[in-house]
Amino acid sequence: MSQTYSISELAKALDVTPRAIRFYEEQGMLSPERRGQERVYSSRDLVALKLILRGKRIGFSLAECKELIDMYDPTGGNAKQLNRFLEKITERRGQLEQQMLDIQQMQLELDTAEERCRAAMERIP
Amino acid sequence: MSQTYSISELAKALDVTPRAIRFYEEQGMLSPERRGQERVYSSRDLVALKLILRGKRIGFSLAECKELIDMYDPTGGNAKQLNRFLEKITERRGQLEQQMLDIQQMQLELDTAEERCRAAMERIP
DNA sequence: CCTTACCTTTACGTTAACGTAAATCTGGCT
DNA sequence: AGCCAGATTTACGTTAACGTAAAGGTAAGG
Repeated sequence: MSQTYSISELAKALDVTPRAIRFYEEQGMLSPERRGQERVYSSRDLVALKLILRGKRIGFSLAECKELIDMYDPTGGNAKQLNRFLEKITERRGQLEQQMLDIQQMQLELDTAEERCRAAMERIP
Repeated sequence: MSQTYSISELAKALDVTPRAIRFYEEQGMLSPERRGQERVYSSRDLVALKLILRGKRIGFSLAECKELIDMYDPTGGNAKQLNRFLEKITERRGQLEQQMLDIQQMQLELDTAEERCRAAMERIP
């Protein structure tokens, strides 16, 4: 049988609060098992949570993260929904491309910022 | 003399609302001239605003964007502040690197999502 | 002079994404 | 049995980033 986690284990492992994890579940992004009252998380949940955090790091809203999670298992979607998925995928690809460009531009700006900073230090010493 | 813009011109050009632009000023990220009562934006403001929007697209908070803007002209900082700037620059570089990795990972996930989606469509036809 | 089209300030409202606190319930240890 | 650590639900609080609405100033056109 595969790995399972308590909420605090999962929280510690990925450095989030239990509250946040419960909140993500409330938003329909996680659906852990229950052993009595307690939540039991599988490696599938772990993956989903990682995806959420990764999304957040690049500025995705939770709603956007949820979209991605929902697309993770498209079995049980009709043709129309599947096409909708493909559209969304294409759209997201475009956004990611733009973000790449933005990051590269930011890196260039950091370069010039650093240069100016060092130049300013020359004039003080 | 160089280009200037009214608030609505600037807003239209960069596709933001005047309200947002005023808000950014309130937060100390823009400081347009005034012609009487009216705000007059220079190309410098245009650049700053572009930086803000670029930052937002990759998930920066306005406070983070402000940091970048403040570092844009380090003349008039003492040695301590300048060192602080250099630290922040290094830190941001790290974040940008991480974001790059996150984006690449997302792209891979979109790839598999698309595949599964197409596979699911095969089974429906 | 009146309207129209912008501009302004001020102030309150809204949404997302949790934080925080209180009350309760459990399993295991001593 | 009693206690503690960690789990749960419920509910209210908080912050960021604006949106929205009201009330008013101003310059150009008819």
